[in-house]
Formats: sequence, structure tokens, C-alpha cells
Amino acid sequence: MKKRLSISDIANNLGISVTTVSFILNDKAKEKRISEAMTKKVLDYVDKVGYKPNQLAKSLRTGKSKTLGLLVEDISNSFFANIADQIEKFAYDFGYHIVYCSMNNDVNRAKELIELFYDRQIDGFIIAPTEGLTEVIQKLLKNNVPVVLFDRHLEDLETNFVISENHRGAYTGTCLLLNEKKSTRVGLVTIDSRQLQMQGRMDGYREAVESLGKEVLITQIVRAQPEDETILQIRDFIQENRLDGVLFATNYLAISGLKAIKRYNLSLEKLVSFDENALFSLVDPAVSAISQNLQEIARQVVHILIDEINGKSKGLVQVVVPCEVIVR
Amino acid sequence: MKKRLSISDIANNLGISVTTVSFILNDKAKEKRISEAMTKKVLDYVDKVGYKPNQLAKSLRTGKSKTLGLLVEDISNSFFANIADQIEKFAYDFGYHIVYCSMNNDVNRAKELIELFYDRQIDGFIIAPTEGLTEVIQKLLKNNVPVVLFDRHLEDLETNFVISENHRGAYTGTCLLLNEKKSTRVGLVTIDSRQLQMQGRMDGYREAVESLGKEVLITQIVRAQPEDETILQIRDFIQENRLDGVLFATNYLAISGLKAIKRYNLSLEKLVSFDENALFSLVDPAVSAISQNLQEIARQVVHILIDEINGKSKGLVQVVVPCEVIVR
DNA sequence: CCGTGAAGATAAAACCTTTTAGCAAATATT
DNA sequence: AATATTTGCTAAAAGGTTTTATCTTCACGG
Repeated sequence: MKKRLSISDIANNLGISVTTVSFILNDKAKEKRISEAMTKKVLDYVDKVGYKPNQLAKSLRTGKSKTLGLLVEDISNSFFANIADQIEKFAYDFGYHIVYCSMNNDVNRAKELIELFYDRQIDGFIIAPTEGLTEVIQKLLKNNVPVVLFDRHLEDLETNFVISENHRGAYTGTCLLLNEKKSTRVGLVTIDSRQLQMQGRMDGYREAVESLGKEVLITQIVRAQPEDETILQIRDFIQENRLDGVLFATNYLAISGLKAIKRYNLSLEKLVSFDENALFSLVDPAVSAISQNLQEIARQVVHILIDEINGKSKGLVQVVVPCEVIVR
Repeated sequence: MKKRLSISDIANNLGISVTTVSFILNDKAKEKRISEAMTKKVLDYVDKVGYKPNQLAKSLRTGKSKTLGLLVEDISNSFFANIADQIEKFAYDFGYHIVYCSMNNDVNRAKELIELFYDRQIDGFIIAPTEGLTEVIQKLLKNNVPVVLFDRHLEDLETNFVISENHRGAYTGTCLLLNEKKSTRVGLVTIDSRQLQMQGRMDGYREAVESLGKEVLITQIVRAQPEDETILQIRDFIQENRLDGVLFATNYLAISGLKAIKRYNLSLEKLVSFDENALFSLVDPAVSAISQNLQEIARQVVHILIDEINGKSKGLVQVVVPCEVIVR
């Protein structure tokens, strides 16, 4: 209803200049040699009338929007949803807001969104990149826009990133499945993707299996296909290879796997999955988890990004966060 | 690196006025009688140099930020994560972005966030309100800020909202559990909350049970307590009342319930929960779901809000979306 | 030849800040 | 006493748009 107060209203009502008010509100009173008395007068008045600066105007002038863009594949995926929650909290502590969006494996939408965010003067990007985003991220870097990747990074791209210890996690996870008995057969269900985190998990699995001289068994699920397809494929993989144990490279693959097991009444001794999920303790057989440290990842991501925004960055920062193994 | 072009750069380079460029870019060429030739010239040039308007400046001038604020209890909760995903998609179609945050049952943080968003000139709010937010939302309404509530609404607050058919959903869900046999005993696990959607679910349960002249058995879980407490409480509730079937008022209560069942080896015939969850088909006994139509809720929320922002609103809009019952 | 209206464009104000450069008065230095 | 420095404050520019009001030119009817 009644128009919001602006800084010049404050100045006029107090019979002083806008500059003075601005300095005081930005904690530059000391530095700019504004008297204590004046400072107090302004602060009291501002408090009394409840003035709040217009952030848009502020951003326009300073070029900083105090907003970060978060781009993930699918915010409804529990891994991303959980990390988004953490990221928001950490960002909040620094006075930053988050705008998010899901890219849904649509490279064009992703590119468009990045441009869109960029046009909105977003201060920095937090991205779980999909293949095909290399150029557009490269463009951001060229324009000196702060970027931190997480969950995966891209080859040929010199960026900051925070990822989990995928190789090691997969290795330890696979060891849970293995058994000295020559006959124990364990397989990996992963996705059809060249994403580096998936490569890491694959290599970890492979190394563990090979160290016991067993056969490396891998099936790669096509991302886009309907879940029923996936379930069938996993069933066939398990049956044809007479598997005793399976390592799932992601959360949602494990869920499809469990559906396959239930639906087709398969019997397996042990299951392990990347990422934790409420359901893993509730099904039979229980699923052990290679749980990523979401809080630490989020903390690092936000800190690295904000350091870079504030010019406090010391070159590239690339962090690998250990996983925790939850044995069930 | 190189400074971004501004509209006045365009104008200078073309030797024309800023106004002309602005009119053309805002599709007002016809209306403002700019010649076809001029229009084409400008459009071609803008395209060639890849000029993009500064959204901050635009927002500052127009007072519209093309951004909506989404406030939920906990974005990592699958219900909210899924709906956030949908909301983002619908908003995107209208050129709107979403900034989100989790309130985590912290009324003060919630208030602060709402004020913060408001200061950022957010065009409208999408809120799943918690108790205690009445006043601050009231304040938004008084200032003519468009608001749509979802999942629940608040008494004494005349707002737009989109909720599910809680009463009916709970009624139908409870009917799934019931059985003509006099001996069948069914209970409701809900939360200790006066939120209206929970009241609705409770009433639906009660009505179904009473219609068969059976005993109404309800336990209310304290929100803040550690999950182990909750699990114990559910166990006791089930055991003490010798229940055959349980209706869970939310997703996460069902999960705690399943943990109780597994951990203490309880045996129940049937379970029903509000909200769908991947895990419900995988556990034993399988959990039937009263699934909310997330897509429709999101669609409505966004449309109502944007209509109101554009002044196309016809008074209060209060929508109740039917639930789908998934029997397992 | 004058007045009217439309066509085609524009100058300048407005949105609300931050920040640079500078002014006047008070104090310190020589 | 004259000069230099510090103190306390401010005018105005800058940031990039949109929009109002206005200006010039040309065509047309009378």
C-alpha cells in the first residue's frame, strides 16, 4: 500500500544527505569519519521506521546479487534434495540465497538456464554437471564467473570441484560383497555414462574384484529408458550371471534393483549401494550403503564458491571427500 | 572480462536513442510507431552482438523480479523435493525463477526469510506454512504481496491455497484397513500439530472408524524428538492396542513405523500411508499409499500465483485436489 | 496558406543504491 | 600567523533499465 521508504526518504526526513545514510548503513561510519552522534541518530531513525534497503538497487550498483545458482539433474532425487538443503543452510549463513533448477538431462535446457542465471547477475554457480555442459561452463569460466562443480567433474575443464572418494568407496563397498570362496559372484549395476564419478566407482569395483582374481561383471543401464526396462535388465543381469552380490552405483539403481528382486523373487546374499536411503535398512536383504558426506560436501562447495566470489581464492580448489560405509 | 553491453551501447553504436531500442526490445515497436525498417535494424544488431538486458536494472525499474520464493519445512523431505521440482518447471514456463529455503520448524528463521525475500523484491510467495507464521503472512497480505499456501493453510488467514483432499483421502485409506470383523483394530499415527491438513486426515480416519462402530485409536508424535523415540512410541502404540492395521499421516511417520515393525518384529496385516514413496512397494507388508497429485498441486500453485501477480486474479482461489489411492 | 493529426523518433525522469571527489570548518603543525 | 591536516559531511555520477512527455516532420483537408 504505502510506498516503501527509500534511503533518500530517510535522508530528507533527517535533513541530511543520502551519502551519510548510506555510509552509516554500510558500516563505513568510522572509516568515513561520520560522528558518533550522527551515526546513532541515523541508526535509531532507521530502526524506528523499519527501513530496509532495496536489494535490487544495491545489486545493480554493486554488481553483486548475493544469490547463487544451483543446477542439478533432478532436485527430486534424494541425493540432490538433501544436498540442496545443506547448501541452502550454509549459504544462508553468508547472507546468500539460492535459486535452483533441475536440468533433467536436457542439455539445451541446461545451457539456457545457465545463460538465464548469468543474465540475472548470479554471483556464482554450483553445478552437478552432465555431459555436454563443458562448453557452456567453459564460457562461464572465461567470463570469470565463479563456479564449483560437485558430485562429478568434467574432463578438460579446469574448475573447482568437490567430489566423493568414489574409487575408494566402491572398492570398500565391493569388498563387503566379496568372499574368499572362489564361487562368490558379484556384479556392478551402473549407468551408461562417461561421467567421471561413475568411472571412479567402476574402477573401484573392478580393482576389488580383480584383486581376488574373480570375474568382472558389469551392466550399464541406459538413463532415459522407462523403469520397467531397467528392472528387467537388472533381473537378467543377476540371473544370467548367477550373482550372489550386487553393487549399485547409485541410489535409484538400487531401488530399481530391489524392485527387480522383489518382483521376480530373486535371491541374493548381499547388496551394497552408493548413497544412503531410508529404505535400505527396511528391505530384505538389507542394503549396505556407501554414504557420501553430504554435509561436508555442501560445506566445502559453499565455502569455496564464496571465497572465490570474494577474491580470496588461492587457485583451483579440488576436494575429495571420504565416504562412510554403513554395513548392514 | 570485456564489459557487458548495455542498451545505451546498442543505441550509440546504431546512432539512435535508447528509448527506441527499449521499445523495440519490449515488443512495443508497433504500439509506439517505430518503423519496420528501424525495428529490423535494431533486432538484427542486437542478435548479432548477442545483447542481453540486465535483469537487475529491469527489475529495479519495473518493480518485478520475475522470481518466486518457495518456503517449505524441509526441502530434503521427498514430498517437498518432488513438489519443488514440479513448481520449478511450471514457473520456468512463465519465465519465473524460484528461490527456496527450508524453515526447519524454526519460526524465527522463517520470519526472517520471508522478510529477506520481501526485501529482495520477490514477486510472490509459495509457502507450506507452519504454525506461528500467521502474523508474518498476514503482513505480506496487507502489503498486497501475492501469496499461495499449499499442503496446508492457516485458520484466520484469508489466502489462496492449494491442498489435497485430506479428509476424503484419510477416509478412503482407513477403509482399506478396515474389515467387517469386529475384532479388526486400526490406529492412526499422526503428528502433534494443529495444522489443518493433519486435522483433516484425523477426521477422515475417525469418521471411517466410527462408521463401523470401532474404537478410535490415535497416537500423536512430537515433532522435534529423535527418531528412536518416535520408533518406540509407535511400537508401544501398536503393541498396547494390538493393532492389525495402521494409517500413517505422513511419509516420514510411515518410515519410522516400518522401522519399528522391522526392529521389534511386529506383525501387522495392513499399512496405509499418506504420500507415495519408492520404498512402500518393497517392504513387507507393502504399504498402500494415499498419493497426492503433486503435479496438479504444483500446476495450480504456480498458475494462481502468477495470475495474481499479473492482476488477473478473481478474488481468493482455494483449491482442493483429489488424492489417488494406491492399493498394495 | 494554415491548422490538425499522425508518424517516427527522442530527452529526461524515475527506480534506489553506492561511491568518488570535494567542500568547509576545525584542529594541528611549523 | 600562515599553512597543512583532519574531521564531518555532501553533491553528483554511475549502474542499466522503462516510461512519460515532447519534439519534428510530413500529409492532408479546408
